Amino acid sequence: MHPTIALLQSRSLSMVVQQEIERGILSGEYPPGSKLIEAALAEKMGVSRGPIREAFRMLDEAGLVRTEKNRGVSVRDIPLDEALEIFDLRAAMDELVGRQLATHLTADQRDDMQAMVSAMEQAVAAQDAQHYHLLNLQFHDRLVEMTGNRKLTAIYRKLIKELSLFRRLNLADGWLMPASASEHQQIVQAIASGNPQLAGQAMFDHAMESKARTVANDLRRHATPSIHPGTKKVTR
Amino acid sequence: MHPTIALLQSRSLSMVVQQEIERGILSGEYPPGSKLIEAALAEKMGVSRGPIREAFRMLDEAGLVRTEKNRGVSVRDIPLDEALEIFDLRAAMDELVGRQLATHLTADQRDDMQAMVSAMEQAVAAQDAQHYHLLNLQFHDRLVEMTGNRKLTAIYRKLIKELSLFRRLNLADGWLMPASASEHQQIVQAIASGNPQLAGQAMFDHAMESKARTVANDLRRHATPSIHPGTKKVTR
DNA sequence: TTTTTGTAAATTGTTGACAATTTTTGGAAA
DNA sequence: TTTCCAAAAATTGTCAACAATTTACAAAAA
Repeated sequence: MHPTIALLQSRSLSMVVQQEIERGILSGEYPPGSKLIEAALAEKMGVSRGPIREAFRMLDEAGLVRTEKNRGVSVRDIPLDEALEIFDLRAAMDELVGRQLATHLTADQRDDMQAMVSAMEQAVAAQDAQHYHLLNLQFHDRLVEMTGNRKLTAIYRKLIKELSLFRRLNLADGWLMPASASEHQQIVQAIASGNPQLAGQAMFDHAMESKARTVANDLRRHATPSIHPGTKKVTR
Repeated sequence: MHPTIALLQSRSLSMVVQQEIERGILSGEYPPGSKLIEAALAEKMGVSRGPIREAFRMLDEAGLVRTEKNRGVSVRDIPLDEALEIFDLRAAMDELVGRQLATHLTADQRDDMQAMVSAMEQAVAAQDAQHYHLLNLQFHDRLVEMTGNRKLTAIYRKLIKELSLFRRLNLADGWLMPASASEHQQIVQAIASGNPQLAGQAMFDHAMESKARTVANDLRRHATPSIHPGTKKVTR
């Protein structure tokens, strides 16, 4: 039996199961397209199928899995065109974030932002793309959170999770680190300047640059589909 | 094949139940704050509690109900501050809609928009606030749909549903009809002009005007909580 | 009266069983 | 060999029973 389940009875089983499956999806343990089998998950987690099915309904509504009647549930694979749609939407939300922060930023928040940008510049200097990726996610998440708009924050996080299912995103985007980093510095300055229009524009442009980089990445990958050095098989 | 049969072969019970409960919530049959009891709904719909619970998880994730462990599910009551957050978010999304339509609008779409605005002006002339409200919802929904961005459309619709649970919204906003209608005409012209900046601004401003009207409405209502002339009791 | 406490009723949480459907398997026929 | 088809296995859909928890209510204590 999974340890967290026996231990935490404060949350209902379906919620614990939902978090656990979501963790597995986002970590890549259940890659996009893979099928999730109720009985297998139920046994693995030491619960009956009821809570598993309830968790499936939550994950479906959140856009992380896809349900076909009588054919089960599988991890969603985000197609390129949908990823691009999400990028456009995220850009509009980021623009709102920039505008609001420019008008309401506190000194503490300003220092937080600057510290995160510095950490990212260190990661660039160290050529640590993996760490940079994490810091980048954290940077944007914190900025959204700083607006205090909980609905905006919740939807933004949902979009980020869905985007992470766009598999072609994660790989080999090392050389765009410096460009992204300098854009972050620009963002902080624009926000700190207190000019909503400028800050919004900086956030919007950064998001659209990210979109453009993703398209370029995808086109290049599609051109040479044979090379996948670090891919590990999930057969078990 | 009978349509109902075909439906039950494509949609499982939990999805049918989810739609039915959602309809009940949005129609006001289950008002905000009211408790939803599994056994009662199960008997009413002639199914067991399993599908009901699965539908609850979907509705919870969609933000229409709230679940408390061991205490059941109740229709969510959106507080004013959250409604304002949603308005801000919707304004950013509407701005994106305006920009995209300004650059990609077809002649057919332009005619559709103009026809909807004309219908709304007729409703204003006829003092039919109820019909105007429906046309207004349809107008904005169609505009979002016209962008072709499915993710944007899906999230926009979710926000609209949540906003409809902000009960103080629906009542007695008759006198803002003319202002709202003229703004719609402005929006169509801005989009048809092909200027993304202008169209985005028109959409954004309209959304923020709507937010401001809602705040004013709420303050006035809160100041005189006793007067509710046209309100029909939901007690049954 | 007000508060507290204990018991019954109502409600939710979880499970296992059974039915319905899909997928796989192992030949039989071309 | 390849294709087709029926039986078996696997998987999902639904239900009813039971356990755990909360709520309602009435009697006892302050």
